[in-house]
Amino acid sequence: MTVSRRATGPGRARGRGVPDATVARLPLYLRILRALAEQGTSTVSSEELAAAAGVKSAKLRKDLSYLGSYGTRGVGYDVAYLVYQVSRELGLTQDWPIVIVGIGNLGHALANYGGFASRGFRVAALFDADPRRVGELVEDHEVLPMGELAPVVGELGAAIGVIATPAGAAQGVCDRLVAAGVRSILNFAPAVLAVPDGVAVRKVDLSIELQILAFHEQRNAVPGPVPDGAGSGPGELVQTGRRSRA
Amino acid sequence: MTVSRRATGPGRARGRGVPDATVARLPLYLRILRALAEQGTSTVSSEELAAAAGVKSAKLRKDLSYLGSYGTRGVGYDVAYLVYQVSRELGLTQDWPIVIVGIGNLGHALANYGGFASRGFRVAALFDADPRRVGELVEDHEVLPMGELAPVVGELGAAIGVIATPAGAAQGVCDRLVAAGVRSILNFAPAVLAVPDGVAVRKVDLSIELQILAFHEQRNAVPGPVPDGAGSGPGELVQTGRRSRA
DNA sequence: CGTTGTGAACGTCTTCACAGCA
DNA sequence: TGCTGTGAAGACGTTCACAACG
Repeated sequence: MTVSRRATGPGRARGRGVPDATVARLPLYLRILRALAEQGTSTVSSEELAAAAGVKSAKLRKDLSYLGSYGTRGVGYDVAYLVYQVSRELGLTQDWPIVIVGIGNLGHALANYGGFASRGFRVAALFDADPRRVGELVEDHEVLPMGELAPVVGELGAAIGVIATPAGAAQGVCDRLVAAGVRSILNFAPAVLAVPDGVAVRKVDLSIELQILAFHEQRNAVPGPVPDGAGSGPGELVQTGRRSRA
Repeated sequence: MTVSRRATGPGRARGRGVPDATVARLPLYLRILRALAEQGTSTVSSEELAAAAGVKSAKLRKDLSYLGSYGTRGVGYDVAYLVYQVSRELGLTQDWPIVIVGIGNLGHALANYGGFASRGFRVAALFDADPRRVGELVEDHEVLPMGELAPVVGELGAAIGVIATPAGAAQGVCDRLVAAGVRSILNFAPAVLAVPDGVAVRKVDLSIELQILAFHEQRNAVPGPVPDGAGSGPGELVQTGRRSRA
C-alpha cells in the first residue's frame, strides 16, 4: 500500500524499500537519538534505544537493519552516525518549506509550533479564506489571501501543505494546493480528501483519537481489571503499561 | 497488542473482540454515517459507504461484521440503525468529561475545538502549571492550577485526559493524571510516556507526521512518477490517489 | 563475550471470491 | 437479482531465537 517502493523480488530488497511501519517509527527513534546526542551519549545498544522508544529491541534492530548495517556487534550503535543515517533516510538533511491553510485556532497553534523548525521544516507561508484574517501577523508571517496560494507555493517551491480549515472547505483547499504543485498534505480537517495519484495525504483527526480512547474506556469499564499486556507501534490501538520512565 | 479482548478460541469470537484496526476506522465510518443521516439518506450500501471512507467495500463489510449482522442482503445498511450500533460499540452513547493540561497555543486550540462536543466529549476542566495562565478564561472555563487537578478530576469523574504541555513536563503531568484516576490519555507532547498497566495512551505528534511526509517526498523526488496504487487504513503510511470526491 | 543482524515462525490485517439470503 | 457476510488466501508486521561477528 501507499508509497514506499517494495523492491527487488522476495524478502524485501537490499537497502531500498523500507516498510511503512518502520518509516512511521523512524522519527521517534530520531528524536530519542538526538536527545542522547545532546546529553553526550556516544553509543547506544538496541536494548536501551528500544526501551526509550517503548518498543522491543528485536523490532528496533529489524527497523534499523532496513537502512543498512550501521551497528557494531558487541558494542551497539554510534549515536551521531545513526542520527545522520536516519535523518538522511527520512529526507531531513534538506529544508522543507511548508504552507499552512486555515489560520483559526489550530492553524495558529501549528504556525507557532516549535517542533517543526528543529526537524528541518520551515513554516513559509500562511493562508486564510477569511478577509478579516488576511493581513494578520502570526509568528513573523502575514496571513495571505487564498488568491496568493498558487503563485506563492510555486515561488517557495513548497511541496508540503497543511490543511487546518473547517471540514467543508478542506477538499477545495486540497484541490488548490495540488494544482499549485503540493504533493504531500497533512490534513487536520475531519474530511476524507480525494487527491490524484502521486499526492500523499496524512490525516490527523483529534476527535477520532478521543473516540478510540472512549472505546478503550468502555471496554475496560465493563469486565474489571485489564487483562492484557503492552504493545507498541504506530498502528496500534493504544499503548498500555510502560512501567518505568523512558 | 493493546487492549481489545481477543476472545473465544480461534477465528475471533462471536461479537466480542473487535480488531484494533477496525476500531480505529469506526469513528470515520460514524462521521460519514452521520453526514448521510443529516442529508436524509436512509440506506447505504457497503460500496457507497466504503467509497466515502476511502476504503475497499470488503474491508468495510468485514469491519461492520465484527459488530454484528446489521445489514440487509440485497439492500444495504440502515443509516440510522448503523449510527446507533457504531456509537454504542465505541462507547459514545454516554458523555465523556475530558480534562486538558497545558493551555498554550495547542491547548487553547483543543479547548476551543468544536469537533469534540458533537461526539459526546465535553471539555470539563483546563489546567496549567504557569501561574500567569491560571485564572485565564478559555471558552467558558477558568484555567485551574495543577494543585486542583486531583480533586477536580475526581469530582468530575473524568476518565480521559489530554496532555498539551512541553515535552519536559509531560511525564510528570501524566503521573498526576494517572494518580488522579485518569485511565486514558491523549498525548500531544513529543515524549514517550510511561504508564502503569491498564492506562491507555494515544499519541499525536505533529512533527512526526511531517517527517513521514518528508520521507514520501524524498522518495518520490528521486526516481520519477509514482509507481504504486492507493491504500487505506489507520496504520498506513500515506494515502495516495483518491480520484473523485468522497 | 556481548550485541547486532536476520531467517523462520507466528499473528494480524487485507483482499478475494463466492455462498447465502432478502 | 443484488448485496451482505465470511472462509480462505495472501500480504504485512512482529517476535523469537540464534548465527555471525567485532
